Amino acid sequence: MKPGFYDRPVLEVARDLIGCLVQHEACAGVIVEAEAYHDSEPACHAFAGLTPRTATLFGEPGLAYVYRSYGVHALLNAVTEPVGVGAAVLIRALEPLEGIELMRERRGLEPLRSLCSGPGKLTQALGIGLRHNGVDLEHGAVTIAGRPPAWRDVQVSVDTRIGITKAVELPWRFCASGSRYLSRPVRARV
DNA sequence: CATGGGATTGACT
DNA sequence: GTCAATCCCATGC
Repeated sequence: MKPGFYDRPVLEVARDLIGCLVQHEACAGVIVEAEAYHDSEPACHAFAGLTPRTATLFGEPGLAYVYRSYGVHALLNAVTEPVGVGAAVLIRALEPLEGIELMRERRGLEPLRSLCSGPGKLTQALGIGLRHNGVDLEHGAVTIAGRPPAWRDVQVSVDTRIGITKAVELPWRFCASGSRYLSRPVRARV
């Protein structure tokens, strides 16, 4: 990504990440769904302030924040905004691109559409875990690269976030319009 | 030190 | 549609 890409308002970064490429070892996929979280609103882990758990969230933009959800799933986020601001983009769904056979082995012979159609599914499919918390998304084991040519002009739909109990009304979910690889369909469109 | 909740998924009715 | 699994860590006693 270009220098300073993550050092911007989290809503801009979340929208711009749609169509970008997530890679880990031999597996890669295109981001088709992402959500923004910011320490100014209570759905964000950083809302409670700086703790050992959320330290990465307040750290350098461009780091990966990986945390365990419901005691079971690892969720991948990209840290944004300057150091001291707790904000990140949750990667919620990918369109599988490379290493699909390996993804199927890890997830157990899934149809292509459901291989990475959820934040916990895609980390399992790509082999991403808590050990990746804090890695550099530019040069680390897990990387995010710019949009492939076919995704240069992707249309982005906006919706409310999923699976949260606070600040549910904020339209901070971004999806590639018409994608068949989303975790859930888009309700509203902008 | 004990407790409870969560940015989910998959299996079941 | 409902519901359990399962663990990190924030919070409170």
